[in-house]
Amino acid sequence: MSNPGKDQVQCDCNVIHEEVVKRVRAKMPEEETLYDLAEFFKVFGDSSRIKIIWALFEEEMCVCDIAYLLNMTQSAVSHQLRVLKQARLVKPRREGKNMFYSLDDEHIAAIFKEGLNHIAE
Amino acid sequence: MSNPGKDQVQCDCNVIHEEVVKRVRAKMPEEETLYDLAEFFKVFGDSSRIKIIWALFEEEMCVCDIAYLLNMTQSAVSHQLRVLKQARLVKPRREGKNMFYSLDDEHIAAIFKEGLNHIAE
DNA sequence: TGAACATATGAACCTATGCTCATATATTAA
DNA sequence: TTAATATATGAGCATAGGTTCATATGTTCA
Repeated sequence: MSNPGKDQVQCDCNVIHEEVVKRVRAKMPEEETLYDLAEFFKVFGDSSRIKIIWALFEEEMCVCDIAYLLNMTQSAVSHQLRVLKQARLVKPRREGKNMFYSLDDEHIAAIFKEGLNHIAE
Repeated sequence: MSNPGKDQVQCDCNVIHEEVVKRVRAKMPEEETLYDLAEFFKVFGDSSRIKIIWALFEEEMCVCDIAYLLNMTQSAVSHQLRVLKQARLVKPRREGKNMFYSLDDEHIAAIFKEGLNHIAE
């Protein structure tokens, strides 16, 4: 019978509860899923992006409006919108020289609500 | 009548839709709330912490078990547990020489579920 | 076309952060 | 008390990430 953790080399302490580890290991999702989940939440982990998302909760806005509202440079807003766009959280719509951004995800409201519940405690 | 945005100095472009900005500004939460929300999500924005939280979904574990399960050093796990503890997401329980950690928040499951819904799309 | 304006983007800078390493603290057992 | 073990923590390092700056792209209008 092989040691189920024989490929673990970094752990520098003794295993106390082998059975617990085995049970939990069996329930862990794939590495990639956990990585993607972290990447997704990382997008919400910056107050500039949180502000942009919150603003777009109310209504569609162009880049310039967002920059003015949040007291940010046009460039900073544009860079952050790119991050949000790549995470498929906002979508752009061109109207002449303006790009209007709006939310592109129905999960955000629920996630924010749970987050607010936590920090309100 | 004063310009409602006269204190905005960083914006380097012209305001296109003054009314939109005014409406959205009226609906924005306090600066501190948005900052706290970002800080909260930042905790989820790292795959090591995501893994620890997911493991604790299954059952309470001691530091050594977690390190072994996730192939991390005891020190790295301990540092991350401190972050999670400060965010009031996990709570410790001492039993002899071991510290057992368990989840301390009922919102996490709901937040993870929404996050998984998003990345599954 | 060319000028004016809105937005996008690459490079550089600076700060934040996750890890390692060494060591401190805490508990148990001899 | 001393040794052994489990966990916590401060310092330092390396990388990631957010902003600025300069400039490119794209659109409208004369």
